[in-house]
Amino acid sequence: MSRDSKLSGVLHLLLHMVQDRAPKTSETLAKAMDTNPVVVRRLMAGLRDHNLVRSEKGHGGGWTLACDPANVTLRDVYDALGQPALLAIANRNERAGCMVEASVNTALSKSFAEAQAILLVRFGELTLAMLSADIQKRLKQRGRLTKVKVHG
Amino acid sequence: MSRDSKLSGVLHLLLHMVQDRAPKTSETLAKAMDTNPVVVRRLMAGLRDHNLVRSEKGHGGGWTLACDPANVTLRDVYDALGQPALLAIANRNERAGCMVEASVNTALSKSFAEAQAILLVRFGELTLAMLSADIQKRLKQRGRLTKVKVHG
DNA sequence: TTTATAGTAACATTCGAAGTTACATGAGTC
DNA sequence: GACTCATGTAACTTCGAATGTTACTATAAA
Repeated sequence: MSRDSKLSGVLHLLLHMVQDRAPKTSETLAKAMDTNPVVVRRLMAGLRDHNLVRSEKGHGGGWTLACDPANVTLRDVYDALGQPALLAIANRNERAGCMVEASVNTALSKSFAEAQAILLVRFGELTLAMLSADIQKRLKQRGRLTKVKVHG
Repeated sequence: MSRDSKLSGVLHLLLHMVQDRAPKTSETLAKAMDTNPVVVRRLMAGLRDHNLVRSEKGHGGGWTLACDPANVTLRDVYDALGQPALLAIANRNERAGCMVEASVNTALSKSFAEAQAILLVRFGELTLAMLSADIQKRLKQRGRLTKVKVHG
């Protein structure tokens, strides 16, 4: 469990919720993600604070979407998760006064910043609605393939 | 110690070696990097296998540059380190047949690939000689500032 | 009152990067 | 040849982050 997969995981949950708007319990969502209900609640907590989802306690409660999928980008979701680190590599701590380290770190930092910026831009271009449409397309595609298989 | 700083660390070492071509022991290099000689040997092992540096055992031995700094890019160094992961975030493992997960992962993977590609391109544009020149500039700059300070 | 749900703190697990120890190997020096 | 200085490397330790788990509280509906 090294790489952070919170974004991937929480998008999975959100899109299941877009596909079916009935309230979902943490238990149900956990099963879809093959994990623990507490993990789900932790992931969703940030989204709730950013008004992307709502939660209801008690009987018949659960999680519901609180946003328009067409207006929410992956960038919004990423922000709601608390902007976890994007890059796995980083500079060593500078030793004060070492020009070599300063030079190396400056050069690397520029590349790092550029890569991060690209990621954030791409995230900002993708909405939940776009992904949802893609899912629909895939489902239709699979249906067609299944028929072909059955008929062939 | 979470983020990988091997590249930053090993560049630090290489550039010290560019600045002063006499053989350096792991002990000496470790001090420059504020770490342990064994860590240095581990970092340098990959570079040696890629013919970027040479090592000599025994009395008077140590590490020497085995390449032309003008012809070696950060990309070469990165490759010699074994191409450690660049991104800190990743997809969750796909559950076979879940179109939602498939769609999310595809979308994210495209952005991930683009960010990684940018990093590698930037690495490929920077040579050790360029960084070395930058260090020289910084050293001169510092000298000038020191003088001003002394005289002012 | 019981049951179903989220909220959350505390703890456990797992993994990878980095640091450390211990010892083997090889190359000069005396 | 014995000694010393170096790298080579396996094995272990330490540390932090992501994730998973347990246990409990609070709340809402039946």
